[in-house]
Amino acid sequence: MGRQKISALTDLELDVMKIVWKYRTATVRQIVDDLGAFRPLAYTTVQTVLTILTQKGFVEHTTCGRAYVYSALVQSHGIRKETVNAVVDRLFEGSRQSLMLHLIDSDSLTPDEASELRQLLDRKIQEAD
Amino acid sequence: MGRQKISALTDLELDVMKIVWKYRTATVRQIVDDLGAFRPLAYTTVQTVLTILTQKGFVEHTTCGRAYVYSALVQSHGIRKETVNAVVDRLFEGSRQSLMLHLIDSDSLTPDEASELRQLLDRKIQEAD
DNA sequence: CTCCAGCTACTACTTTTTTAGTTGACACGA
DNA sequence: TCGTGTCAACTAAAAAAGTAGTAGCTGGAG
Repeated sequence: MGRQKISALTDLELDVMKIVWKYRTATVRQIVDDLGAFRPLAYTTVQTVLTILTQKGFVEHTTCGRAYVYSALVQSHGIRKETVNAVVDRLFEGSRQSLMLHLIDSDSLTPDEASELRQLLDRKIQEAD
Repeated sequence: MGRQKISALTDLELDVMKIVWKYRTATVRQIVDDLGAFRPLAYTTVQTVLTILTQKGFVEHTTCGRAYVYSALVQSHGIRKETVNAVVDRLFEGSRQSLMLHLIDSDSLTPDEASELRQLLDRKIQEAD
């Protein structure tokens, strides 16, 4: 097996996948429009990205009239998991704990958020019984 | 501001940076040797990467004899922070909480880890007083 | 003083990513 | 039936990432 990249999807690929996830199925036109001002791209550019995503096995398509209707073959949860695992492996010595600690230590975690998290955690621990 | 990539460093760049961080200062030779069997690369390949890392402002070098001695201009903590922020922004709708939840929900969290985590959170909450 | 081992600088080539134009099919309205 | 607009396919091309070769300089061993 080769190197593991931090992200399975490139930046643009992710933007496109997000829209496919959002609508569950989407045509090229729909995706171009939805990227809109946020990331204005030529129709053919999006088309190319979708072809690549198909080759990589992230999406598939059916036909509706002349247009292709794309749907995801991987869900966002799976990508999240893979990405977080890669970050943990490559930047936190494989320790999930270490990443947690990083998040807890970061200045931006408010006390409120901390106690909310504690509650979630408690619930999770109870569930484990 | 342009797109924000998931990682500021490419895969190979990160491998090299890790070694620079490990030794605090390192020559090309040292890095090539340390990559060793794990990632065997030509001397000149590592050299090229270091040149790029210099251009990007991640390392600098002084001279010792004929050889360059590289040292880091960014610390691993900074890269961790940037990377985690990018992951949170792009995959967890900007919610640190959401990533935490993902980590807590992941099957691989053992009860031990959970209670350890609880202690960490408690400490954080107490510190806030 | 000469020569070599080892180092940097420069060049180069491949693959991937990002971006878009051109072409040809074809459906639909006039 | 004929043109027009829309779509997929193919082609293109620049920029980044990954990998390595060659040339040329130089400090130190002999």
